[in-house]
Amino acid sequence: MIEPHQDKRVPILNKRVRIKDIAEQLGLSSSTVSRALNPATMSMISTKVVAEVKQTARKLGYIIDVTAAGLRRQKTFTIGMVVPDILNPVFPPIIAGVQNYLSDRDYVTLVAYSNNDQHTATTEIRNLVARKVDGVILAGAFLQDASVSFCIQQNMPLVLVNRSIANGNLVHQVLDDDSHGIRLAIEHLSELGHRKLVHFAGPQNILHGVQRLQAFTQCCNALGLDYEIVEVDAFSVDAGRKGVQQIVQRKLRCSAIIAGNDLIAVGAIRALQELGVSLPGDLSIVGFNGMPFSEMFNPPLTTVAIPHKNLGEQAARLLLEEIGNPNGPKQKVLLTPALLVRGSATHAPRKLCKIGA
Amino acid sequence: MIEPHQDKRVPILNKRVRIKDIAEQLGLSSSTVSRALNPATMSMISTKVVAEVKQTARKLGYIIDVTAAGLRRQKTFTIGMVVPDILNPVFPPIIAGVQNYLSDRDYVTLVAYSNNDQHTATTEIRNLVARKVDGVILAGAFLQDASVSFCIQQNMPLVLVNRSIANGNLVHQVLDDDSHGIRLAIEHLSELGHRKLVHFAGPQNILHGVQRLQAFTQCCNALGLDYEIVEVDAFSVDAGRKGVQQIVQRKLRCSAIIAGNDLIAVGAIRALQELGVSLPGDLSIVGFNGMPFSEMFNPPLTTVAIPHKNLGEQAARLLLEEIGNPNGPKQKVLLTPALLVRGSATHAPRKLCKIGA
DNA sequence: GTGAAAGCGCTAACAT
DNA sequence: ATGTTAGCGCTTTCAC
Repeated sequence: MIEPHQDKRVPILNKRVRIKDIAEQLGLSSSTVSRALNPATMSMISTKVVAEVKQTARKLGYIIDVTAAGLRRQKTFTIGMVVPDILNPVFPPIIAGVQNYLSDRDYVTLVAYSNNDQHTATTEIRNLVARKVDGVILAGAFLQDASVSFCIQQNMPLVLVNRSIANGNLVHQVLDDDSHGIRLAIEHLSELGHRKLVHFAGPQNILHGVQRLQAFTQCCNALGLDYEIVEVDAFSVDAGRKGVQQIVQRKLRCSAIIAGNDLIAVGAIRALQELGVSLPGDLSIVGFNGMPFSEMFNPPLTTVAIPHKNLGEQAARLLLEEIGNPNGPKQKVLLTPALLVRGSATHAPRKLCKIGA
Repeated sequence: MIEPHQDKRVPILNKRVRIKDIAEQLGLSSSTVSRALNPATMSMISTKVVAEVKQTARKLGYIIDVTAAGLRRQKTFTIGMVVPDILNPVFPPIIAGVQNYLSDRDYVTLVAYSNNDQHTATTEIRNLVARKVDGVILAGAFLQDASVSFCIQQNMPLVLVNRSIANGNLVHQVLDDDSHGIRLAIEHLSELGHRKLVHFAGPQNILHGVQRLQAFTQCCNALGLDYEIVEVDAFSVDAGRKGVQQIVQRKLRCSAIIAGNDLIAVGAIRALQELGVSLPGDLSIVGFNGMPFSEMFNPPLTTVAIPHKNLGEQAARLLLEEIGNPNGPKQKVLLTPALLVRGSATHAPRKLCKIGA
């Protein structure tokens, strides 16, 4: 038999099933169906009807339109998260922590990337507001941060995670204890006999930068250690390379470097090895963050590990608290880092290493 | 002067500004304001009014409610992306590519994580459908994949990236050329004098697993190389360790291993080094993916790099095409990998390495 | 326990 | 070029 109308293929009119469709099929009103489908209101409806509605909903393949519900309820069960850079390995675990926590509670997370730029961050937050997110988690605040002010001004529930602003009292904060982390690193180096340390200090417009630097100087002073500061312009591999250039140019001598973070450490390690410095024989180096696979490095990176996933979970928890009770006190959660003793820091050599030509 | 009413702080009633507010302030209708604000329709409105509207909108701090607009237009300018695991380093660059491409075109990306589980993936896709996303990008399809069928049945524009299903003709696909990648690896090893290779083959319910395995056997046969297959149960570090256990148990001999991916390679390297095998002196190893920082490893990982970010960009491009023209032909984009020659593969040793006790 | 009706904020026919 | 009106799909008074 010849197929008739072969080219008149009707496109499947996939109009989505709505509450109204279920109601009509069952001879009920939309309200009843809505109530039957919503766990919070289904107790108002007879169990028999609830069962019927659920069954028909399943049969018809009903999927709620959350945007419509959100429009009516003025709550979307969506939260927004702004992250400076997804390629920086510290952020994926933070995101994972947030999402884990929230998805268990039927929230969805909208993640936006700010490319380490405040202006972009504000734009992204506007995008999130436009999508009526119920709250925002910001993972990359600067000490002075317009996007934070914007959230506050918008009355948008906000939690700062990982980094905070200069005066964080007005917002929830979930941070690692940078001072403690730096102290662990310095004490470790001190025990290994190091007496002259260099800190590759990250950008001073970011809390990590100032906190780690401040802890470094304080702790060195407290232990009577000699030190120098090398300021670098980013928490990046490239910045680490540039830090080594500075060491060379300034003819700095030391037996150990504490990098502002692991990425800086990576850049420093590469640059140093290219200069023929033997690590850790000539020079010890300690990173910060405990980035994944850094135990595979050559040498395996000794670094201060931050519980990033937990950071994310705590941030999500605080945000839901804030959404539930916007006038509660703002909290500051401090998570404790731990030193991962591996191979990149060892006993101080007899003589301070001379770096470069 | 004493502050009056200090504790009677009135909470800022932050009712959001709507189009109606702008309209009333200007004595216009909502439609006019809506049209003036929308680039696609502002040509219908006098430039003078457009300017006034824009200025007032800015003054009042108007931010569009995209959910309301979406409800009306049946288009949300949101796309959904499902990723198996954010902690696997291949996915962040894919996500970055997607987001880069889409955010330039005023789309927002909702990323969900499936935890490498099909059932979770389908649940997450339902969540995305409930949020009325305009399309879906799936980065972790299985050969047989219920979530893909679900999308097709829902008439949801869909692009598969990174992994595909067994019969991918019905959907857009953006993949790397695994055969080519494997061939590069094997030719490299062959040139280094290796004659007996082992492949740590990833799960055979995932396209990468079968494609890489198939290419491996074909290519070894074509070059007259001896080989063995070690099947591992995941693309993970732990699976790599287990692969080495298999080698030991099965008393396999070889001079080089091609790992199903870099994570497997990492696990293998660790296990081998713990067994006292010298890499690459006793045994060469090649990874797959070109994961970040693998050049820092000890030894630096020789691996087949995939342009993951580009993968993401292409997927996003295809998805927007599909959304614009749902009845166009389904495309398959194949991106070419490149061998990163580093230190983990070197000349074959005289004698095949005996691994383990 | 259930239904009718209104409305969330927006856009798009259909006027004029 | 601008206004009027209806309606996207849902929830929620308010009725009964």
